[in-house]
Amino acid sequence: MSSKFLKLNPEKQDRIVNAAIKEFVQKGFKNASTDEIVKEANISKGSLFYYFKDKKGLFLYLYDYCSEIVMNEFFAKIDLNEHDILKRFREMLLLKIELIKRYPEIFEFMKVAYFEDAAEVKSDLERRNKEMITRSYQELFGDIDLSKFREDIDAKRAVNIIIWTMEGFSSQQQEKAKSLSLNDLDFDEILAEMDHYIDLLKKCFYK
Amino acid sequence: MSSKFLKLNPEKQDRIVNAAIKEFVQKGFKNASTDEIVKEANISKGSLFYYFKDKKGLFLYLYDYCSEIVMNEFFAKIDLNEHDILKRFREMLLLKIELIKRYPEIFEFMKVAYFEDAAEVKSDLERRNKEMITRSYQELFGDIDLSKFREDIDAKRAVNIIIWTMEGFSSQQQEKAKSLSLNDLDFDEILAEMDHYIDLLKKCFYK
Amino acid sequence: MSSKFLKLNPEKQDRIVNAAIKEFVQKGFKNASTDEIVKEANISKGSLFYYFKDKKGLFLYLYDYCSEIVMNEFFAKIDLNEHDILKRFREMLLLKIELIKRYPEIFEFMKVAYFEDAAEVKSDLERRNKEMITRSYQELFGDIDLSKFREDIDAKRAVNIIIWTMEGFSSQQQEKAKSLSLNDLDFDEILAEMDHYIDLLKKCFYK
Amino acid sequence: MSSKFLKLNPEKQDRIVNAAIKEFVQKGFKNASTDEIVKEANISKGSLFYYFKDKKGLFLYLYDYCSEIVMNEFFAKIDLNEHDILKRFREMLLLKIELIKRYPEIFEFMKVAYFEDAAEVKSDLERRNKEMITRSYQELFGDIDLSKFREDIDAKRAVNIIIWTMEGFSSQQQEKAKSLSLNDLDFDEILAEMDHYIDLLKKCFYK
DNA sequence: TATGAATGAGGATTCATTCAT
DNA sequence: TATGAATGAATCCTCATTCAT
Repeated sequence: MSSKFLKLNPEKQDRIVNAAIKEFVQKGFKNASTDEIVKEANISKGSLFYYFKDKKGLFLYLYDYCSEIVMNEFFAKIDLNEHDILKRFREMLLLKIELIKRYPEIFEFMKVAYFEDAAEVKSDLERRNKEMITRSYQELFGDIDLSKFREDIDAKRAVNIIIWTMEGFSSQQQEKAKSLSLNDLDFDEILAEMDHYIDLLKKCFYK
Repeated sequence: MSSKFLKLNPEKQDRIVNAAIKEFVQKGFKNASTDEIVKEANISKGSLFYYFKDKKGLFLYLYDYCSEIVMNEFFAKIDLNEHDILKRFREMLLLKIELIKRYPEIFEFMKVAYFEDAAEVKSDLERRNKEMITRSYQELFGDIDLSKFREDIDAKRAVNIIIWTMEGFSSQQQEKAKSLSLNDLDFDEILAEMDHYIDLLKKCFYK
Repeated sequence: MSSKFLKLNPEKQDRIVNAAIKEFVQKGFKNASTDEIVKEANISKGSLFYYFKDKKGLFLYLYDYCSEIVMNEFFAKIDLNEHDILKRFREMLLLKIELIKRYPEIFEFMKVAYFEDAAEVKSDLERRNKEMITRSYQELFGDIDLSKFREDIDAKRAVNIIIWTMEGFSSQQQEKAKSLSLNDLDFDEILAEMDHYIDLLKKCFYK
Repeated sequence: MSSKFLKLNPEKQDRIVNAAIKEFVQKGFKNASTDEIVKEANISKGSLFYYFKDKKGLFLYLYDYCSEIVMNEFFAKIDLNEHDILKRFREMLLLKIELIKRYPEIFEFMKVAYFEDAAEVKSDLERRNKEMITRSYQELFGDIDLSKFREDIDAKRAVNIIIWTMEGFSSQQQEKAKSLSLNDLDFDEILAEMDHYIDLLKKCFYK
C-alpha cells in the first residue's frame, strides 16, 4: 500500500500529511485538489502518486493515520479500572483536550471523514467508522458500574443521557472555539464548566 | 434570484426540487450532477441555469425552501404557551415525526447541508445555519419555566442536558432507521421510548 | 451510444471521422491522441466526449462505420449467382479497387484495427473481427462450384490456395502502392496482372 | 548502443530479454510497461535505462536480437543446393517448426513488431522489415529451378502462388494454434496437411 | 421561455526518463 | 555499475456553464 510513503524521512511525511489533511478538511474528498496538496507539500505531482495509489488511497491512509493517533492518545490512555462513568467522562475530556492541543487538525479530519458523501470512499469509510464506533462504545461504556445510579431510574438510559451530554458539551465547545485560535482557548474554564455538569449529573442520577 | 423558477407551474417546480434534493442527498454538493438532476426532473439543461444562476444558487434555494417548510411545519406549530420544557420536548418529537412522515427527504437534505464541506457553499451555509440555530434556540428555549427545576441544580445547565438528550435520542433513532424503509418504522415504539427518557429527566431534574 | 454524433451535420461528422481515422492509422489506439483529433477536426475537447463515451467508444464507432461501408460497397455488391470462384475472385478485386479509390483510409484503418494490441479494445475487436471473418468466408466461399476443379486434386485445398493467392496478391499490391499516391496507381495494370494469375490458376486447377 | 548491455553476464541478459519480449508481445510497444519489465527481470529501473538508451532502443535491440536468431536458426540452415521450390518449401516448414519449438516467443515478437503502429518505432521498423524481406526473398527464392514448371504457365507467377500458399498456410495454422498450448500442437498432422498442398501444387504446376 | 449542443478549464493519473547516492 | 526515488509533461476525461436558435 503506502509502504513507499513510509520510507520517506519524517519531515517530508509530515509536510504531505499536513498538506493533505488541510485540503481535505477545507474542501472534502471530491473537491480537494491533488494539485493543491502537492503545491502545499512542495513535492511533484508524480511523487504523490508514487507514494499512494490514488487520491482515495491517500485519503484512507490519512484516516488510518488519524485513527491510530486517536487510539494511542485517547483510547489507550483511558484508565479502565475506573468504573464510575462520570469520573471516566471527566478523564476523557482531559485526554481530548490534550489531543486537540497536540493534533488540532486531526479532529477536524475525522469529522469530515465521518460525514463524507463521496461515493468513492463512502463504503470504505462506513466500514471503518462502524467498526471503530462499536469497538469504542463497547470498550468505553461496557464496564460501567451501574450500582451507583439511583434505584428508581433506569441506569442504561441514564448512561445514554450522560453520553449525549458529553457529546453535546463537546460540540458546543467546538462550536464556540471555531472563531478562536488554539491559543485563545481557556481550557481551565472549559474544564470548570464541565465539572458543573458532572456535579449536576451526579447529584441527580447517583444514589 | 430564483424569481424565474417561482413563475413555473407548481408541478414542474416540484419535479425539479425533488430531483435536486434527491441528487444532493445521495452525492453531496460537489459530486451531485446537474445532468442527473435535469434528467430526473425531465427538463433541459439550459432551463436549470435559466431558473437558477448556478449550481450553488440551486443548492441554496433548496436550503431556504427546506428551511421554510421546517419553519412552517415545525417551529410555527409549537405551542409557545407550554413552558414546561419536557412537555414541549415531547411535542417537538411528535411534530418531527409528522414532518418526517410527510417530507422524508427534507430532513436528509438539511443534514447533508449541515455537514457540507464544499468550499463554494460552506460559508453561505454556515451563516444561515448559525442564524437558524440561534434563532430557533432563542425561540424554543428562551421562555422555559425554570421554576420547575430542583433548586439545588443550575436550571440552565439542566436545560442544556435535556436539549442534548433530545438531539442524541433523535440521532440514535435516525441511525437505527437508516437501514429501514419509512413504512417499517414503528413510531409508537419510538414515542414510548422517549417517554421513558422524559420520565427519567422529570424525576431527576424537577422538584 | 453515438446517437449524439449522428445528429451532427454530415460535414462535421466527416471532419471528425477523418481526423480520428488518420490519427488511429498513424499511431494505433493507445498512442493516438484525442488532443490531436480534436485539433485536426476543429472541435473542442468536450465535444468529442459529448459525442462519444470515451476514446474506446470512438474507436469502435469507427470500426463499425468502416465495417458497414465495406459491407455495402463490397460484400453486398458481389454477385452471388456467380459460382465460379475465379470469376468471383476477379469481381472482388474490381470491387476492392473501387472501394480503395473511394475510401482510401478505410482499408488502412481496418488493418490497424485487425492488429491492434491495446488491451482496452482487443477483446471487443476480436469478437467483431471473428464474426465478420466467419460470416464473410461463409458467404464468399461457401457456395463455390467445386465441380469445375480437376478430379485428381482436392478441391477444398485448391480453393484455399486461390484464396491465399488473392490475399497475397492484394498485400503485394498494397505494399507496392505504399510509396505512391492514389493518383499514381495504375489500376488497369494491376487488373491485367491479376488476370494472368487467374488464367494460370484456371489452366492448372480447372478441368 | 547496447554495448553496456552486452557486457552483462548471459543469464542476466536472458532475464531481461525474456521479460521485455514477453511484455512487448502481450501489450505492444506503447502499452508495454518498463516497470513490468524490470519487475519481471528483477533488475532496477535505473539499470534498464543504463543498458539501453530508451524504450525504443530496447525494442529495436530485441528486434535485432530476434532477427539474428531467425537468421541463424532459419535462413542459415536452409539447404541452398536444393533448387526445387516445393522441396525447399517443405524444408522451411520443418525449420520453422523447429524454431517455434525452441523459441516460441520470438515468432510472436516478430509478428508484433511487423504490425507495430507506434509512431516512435514505425519508421525504424519499416526500414529493417523491408530490408529483411527483400534480402530473404532474394536469398530464398532467387535461385529457384524454374525449369521444373509446366511450360505453358509463367513460372515467376507460379512461384509467387507457392509463396503465398506457404504464408497463408502458416497463418492458418497459427490462427488455429492460438488457443492451444505449444504442447498440444500436433506437428506431424500439420506436416501431413502441408504435404497435401505440396502434392497438389506439384501435380498442377510441375511438368 | 426552452433547448441541448458546444465549450474549455480543471482534475486525476500515468510513465518514460533522470539523477543523486 | 546499480539503485529506486523523484519528476512533470502528457493523457484521458468531466462537468458546470454558455449561447445560438
